[in-house]
Amino acid sequence: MSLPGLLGAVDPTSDRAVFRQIADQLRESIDRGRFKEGEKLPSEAELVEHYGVSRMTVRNSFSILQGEGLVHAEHGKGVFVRPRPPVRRLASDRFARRHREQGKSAFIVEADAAGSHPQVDSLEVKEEKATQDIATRLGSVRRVLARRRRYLLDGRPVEFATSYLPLDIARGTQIAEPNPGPGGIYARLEELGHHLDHFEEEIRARMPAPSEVKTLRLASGVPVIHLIRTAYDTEGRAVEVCDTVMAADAYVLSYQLPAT
Amino acid sequence: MSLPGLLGAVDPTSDRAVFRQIADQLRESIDRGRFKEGEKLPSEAELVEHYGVSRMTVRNSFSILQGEGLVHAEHGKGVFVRPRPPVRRLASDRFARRHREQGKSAFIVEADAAGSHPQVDSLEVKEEKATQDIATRLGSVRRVLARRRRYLLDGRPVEFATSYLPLDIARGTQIAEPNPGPGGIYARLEELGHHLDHFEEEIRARMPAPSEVKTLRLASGVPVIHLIRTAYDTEGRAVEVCDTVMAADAYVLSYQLPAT
DNA sequence: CTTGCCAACTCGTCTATACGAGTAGCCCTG
DNA sequence: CAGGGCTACTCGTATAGACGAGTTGGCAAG
Repeated sequence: MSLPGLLGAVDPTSDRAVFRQIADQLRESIDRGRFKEGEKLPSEAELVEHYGVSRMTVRNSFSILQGEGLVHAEHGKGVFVRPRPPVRRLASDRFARRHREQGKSAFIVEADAAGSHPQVDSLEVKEEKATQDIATRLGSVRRVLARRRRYLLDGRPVEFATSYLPLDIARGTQIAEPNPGPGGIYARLEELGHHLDHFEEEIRARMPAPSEVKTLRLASGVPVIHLIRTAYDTEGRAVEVCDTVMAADAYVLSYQLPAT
Repeated sequence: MSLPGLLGAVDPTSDRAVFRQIADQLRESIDRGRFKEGEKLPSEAELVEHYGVSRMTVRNSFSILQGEGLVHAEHGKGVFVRPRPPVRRLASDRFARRHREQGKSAFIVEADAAGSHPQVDSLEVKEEKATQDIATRLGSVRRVLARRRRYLLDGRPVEFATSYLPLDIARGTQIAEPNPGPGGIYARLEELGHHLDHFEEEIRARMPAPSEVKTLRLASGVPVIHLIRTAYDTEGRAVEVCDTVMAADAYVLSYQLPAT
């Protein structure tokens, strides 16, 4: 029962609260690799005994580490060091025309290449009223076609995206079908004469709302990356807005910029 | 003492834990604007009385909302709805040559334009051993010149950045001085014959480490954006790596991409 | 009127206890 | 040997109480 000499003692007279000291020691042990990814930390009861503190104090320490995204608790099993999931790299040229020739979507192609099992679900395509923000970005349209879908890698949801298109562009075209066909909606837009000129991407990071925790099955301590992409055609018109929420621990975004 | 009819009751027999139900009600009240930004929530004691639960239960609810970045507690004062701070937009062309002509740094110019009071502190310029990651990015250099600085807006730290440059480029030049002169180090690099060709930026989001919480004075529930920019010259050599950690609630990154 | 103290209110930390519920392994039963 | 159930262990939720420390405003003393 006595813990291997990994953890020291706490100083109750210290300025630093006891539960913070315990969290500090556990964090350091994790950082130094004394507890490895996926490994189980000592149980609450063990730490209670080791440090001579009450259970709430230990739980308080755990909740700090959870908030930092370092560990996660499993009911009935224990508290574990959170493994770093495989990361998906999004390159800034992922929508370049040359990637649009194939039949499969960028997500599927990339995932296959990385050896993961990709999946897309909760497809929903419907017409709806534009929110204020979407309306502004699309240039004052009232109603839009919304295409919603969720992406999964090896069964884990990693991204939830909604594309909004003006009805006068999308209605009655293949864009309004669940399957937009080879090359995705950007290929269809170009076929319809809306030649794409450039994209604008806005990136934010924040903690997820409860609904996002649910759809992305996020562990506590995992932020989301919120990306809003607007596609403009050669006439300067915004033809699509894509609102994407990604599990931050599953993504690295990568941009290549000219130094002009 | 009785609370204005904003909050309902909880169902102790429900599947959903009582402290979650309380958090839900408070969250909804905040979302609906019944508690406004900066406004004080009912005190722990008031909620204890209103819901007929123990204090730890109420504190548990608050800690959920804190983790979501919705509220923050001030010792001796109360729990407040966290105001959304003014946001700094970083455009992808912020390092274009045309922005480099003036004497002042991009940060100062932008902040002045936005009506904020900018500040730069904890300047440190020194030679040091490159970490494995930096060495790889710079093409296997051993030692580097590191330029560290922290940026503040209206007294609030928002960004902490470190630039790494190969010693054979930077040593003995103005780049190794605390003040790199008009146009910043990119201007100096070009004067030295290292004409910049393009930048590569990698973006991640995660919860901050304790040291980052300290230097950026982050409230709990605020993630950081971690941006690593590598600058390449026209010969394809990496001439600088800039590692930046930003308070996520203070930034929106914006990229303009060709549709090519 | 000003100063300084005190009281009341705030959240922060910690203890002790209790019960519930999920998990996993052992052992007994059939 | 297979199955089922018991038990011990895990974390989850909740109560009640205590003391500490930061903040604020009022009141009393100077």
